Amino acid sequence: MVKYSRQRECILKNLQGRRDHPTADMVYESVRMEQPNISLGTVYRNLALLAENGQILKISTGTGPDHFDGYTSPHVHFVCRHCGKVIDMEEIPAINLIDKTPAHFDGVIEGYELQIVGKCGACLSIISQSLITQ
Amino acid sequence: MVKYSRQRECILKNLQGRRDHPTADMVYESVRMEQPNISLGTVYRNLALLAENGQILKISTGTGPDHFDGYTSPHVHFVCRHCGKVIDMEEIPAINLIDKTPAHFDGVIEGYELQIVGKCGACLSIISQSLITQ
DNA sequence: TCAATAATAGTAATAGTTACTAATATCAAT
DNA sequence: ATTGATATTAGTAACTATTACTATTATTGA
Repeated sequence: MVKYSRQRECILKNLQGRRDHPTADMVYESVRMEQPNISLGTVYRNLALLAENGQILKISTGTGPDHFDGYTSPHVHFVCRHCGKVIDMEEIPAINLIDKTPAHFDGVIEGYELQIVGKCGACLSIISQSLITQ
Repeated sequence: MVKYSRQRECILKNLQGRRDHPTADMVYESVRMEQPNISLGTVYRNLALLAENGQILKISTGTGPDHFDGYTSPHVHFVCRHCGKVIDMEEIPAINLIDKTPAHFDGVIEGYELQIVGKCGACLSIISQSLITQ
């Protein structure tokens, strides 16, 4: 049985009120403005709970910490392989895989995750800088 | 300048000779049969290098450690959200996003990663077990 | 064969996340 | 409103996966 908590509501509102893709630590720093005594463990626990409920998205980039997204409508993310930054790519339509799922599969398919990967503008200029100074 | 190493070759051969998706630790245990003195750090370093070269694939699941794949032809992975296991889904065709990339984007797009997510058969039976005993 | 330097084994350190515990907050039933 | 059951919290410790460090060894081009 899930009980209300002021902290959880604050975390959800925070994510719903922004369109970037903060890490747990960034959410923690931001929520601390309103809830100065909140602990990082509480942030992690509630982010996991909210993501399980489908109220937020958890984005694992493979580069650094996980990111979170309060905007849950289907959309595609770009992930920078160099710094792990996440950027919305609304130009790319979300695809439909439901009718393509194999008939015989030992398990249940709950959805899919599509990430466009590459290097963001900031990292590109850092990399070109370091090539010059070599 | 990249120099040859016995250890790197052994790691690459190991991955190319199997069709599962081992973690760094699993590769380490396996490669140790042939190279008993190889260190885990060497395995991590070479897996990263081989993945950068495109000779193997690195699969970040968001559940537990990264997995690696020596089979680099385009194919889709199923990832169990519960245990992190990776399973090939060859029935699902790889999609083409090249012609859908936005014209104005600050960065470079190098590719995409598509994962089907859900729960594998083993985890389903574990979960149903724990519901019974509650 | 030699010199330059890349790679290694072994170990220490780090980052990100989860687990633990006593205290506090929520909430349904009185 | 009070109570009791239990979910949640803050604070901290512990853990897992990965990376960094360093002296030694291996590779490679001259």
